[in-house]
Amino acid sequence: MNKPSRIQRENRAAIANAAVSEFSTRGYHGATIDAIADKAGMSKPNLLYYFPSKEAIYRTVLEQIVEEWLSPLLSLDPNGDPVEELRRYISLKMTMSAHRPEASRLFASEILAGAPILRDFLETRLKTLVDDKSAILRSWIADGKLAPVDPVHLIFMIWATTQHYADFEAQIDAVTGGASQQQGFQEQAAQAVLSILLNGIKPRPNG
Amino acid sequence: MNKPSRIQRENRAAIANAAVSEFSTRGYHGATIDAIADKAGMSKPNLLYYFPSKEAIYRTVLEQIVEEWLSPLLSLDPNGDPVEELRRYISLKMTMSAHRPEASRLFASEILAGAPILRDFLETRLKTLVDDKSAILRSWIADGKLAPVDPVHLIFMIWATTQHYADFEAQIDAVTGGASQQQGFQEQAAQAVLSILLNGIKPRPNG
DNA sequence: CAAGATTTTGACCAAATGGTCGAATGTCGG
DNA sequence: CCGACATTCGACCATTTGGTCAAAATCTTG
Repeated sequence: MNKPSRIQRENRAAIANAAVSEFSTRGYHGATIDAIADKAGMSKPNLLYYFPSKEAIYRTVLEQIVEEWLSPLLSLDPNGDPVEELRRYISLKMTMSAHRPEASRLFASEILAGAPILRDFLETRLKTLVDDKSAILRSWIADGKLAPVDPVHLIFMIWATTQHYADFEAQIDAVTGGASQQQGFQEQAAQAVLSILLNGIKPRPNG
Repeated sequence: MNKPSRIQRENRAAIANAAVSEFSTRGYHGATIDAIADKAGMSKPNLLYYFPSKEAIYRTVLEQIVEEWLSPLLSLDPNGDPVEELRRYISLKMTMSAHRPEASRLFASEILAGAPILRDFLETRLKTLVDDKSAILRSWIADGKLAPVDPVHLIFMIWATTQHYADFEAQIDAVTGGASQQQGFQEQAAQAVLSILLNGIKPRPNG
């Protein structure tokens, strides 16, 4: 496994991209190795020269996505201004949703299926991270800088609302008549989400 | 097609239930007719005596779910108190999520895949409904009874947050250490969601 | 350029799966 | 209890698909 060659890097990347696209729209079982190989511009046996099995491809791309997913929450700064920190976090997640909708949908599809592959990751690394960040939110609430609300549910709500724009794109497109493709929609969505969530958690003067 | 017999009613219902369960956890392609038949307590040829094909089963259960999904939004009353109406709507959706998580996940899985079967429904009936209800929300905003926020995005946020508890149950379970199964979790979640969303849309005195 | 290593692929296999068919079994009104 | 109709199912088929293999093509490097 020393020093992957240029060809190896390129082909693995091409396969990973194709796999995200196929898995996210057809689901694990609906995606075929043939289709992934086609989209990656190579034959099936050639693809299987780079990955030992379909499941290995799936695991690999899921792991990449999950690392990407983790980073924004990691950077929530306990010393920053609470509302500003959350604004930044929510904005970042909205951007990611808009930028890599297929990755978001692939992750969603794994969770929908009961997280057979990611369960361990969710129970360990993600749980720890959520516990940590919840503590920060709790301290902000104790300081009266946020409205009193269960921090874990706040995090869930942020995930739900931001990822919704990627995961339910088909529905959003249908209902808005395709607006989500147009310039400005993304900003408008971010604006609305930020407005409601931030207003929802700003401490209310009258208790 | 006159008067389905008792056996027909029972078997069709058993098949529909089994199908929701299988399709929601394995996805369309991952679900097999054999597994659905097993779960419904009959042989595969017998199941195919009641439905002509796998896709027909899928369409049938999707249609049932979609009808169920529509009703809460339909009942949003333009003459009610805005915040109370939204509280009722959100509560109803939270209850549905908790009560029929598999149905929610099956719907989600269809949308994730790009809504190949439901696209037409989304573009017609659902779009019309959302347009109608958006108008109501807009009038409430014009009367200063809600904070100024794009009504369509508000509706999306309500869908996102409420359905998240069904669709991402696996993740929520993992992160909370299985709390979502425990008594009271559901109420706690509803409480948090209502608090943030309602505070987020109540008109702010200072503009 | 030669030789070894790497990459690519056509042909093939076994298992899974959607669906069919005809015969057997069960149901029910008269 | 009979006959007609509804229901059930074992055996079977064709296709799809994940994966293998040996040989061919290509690349790398001394």
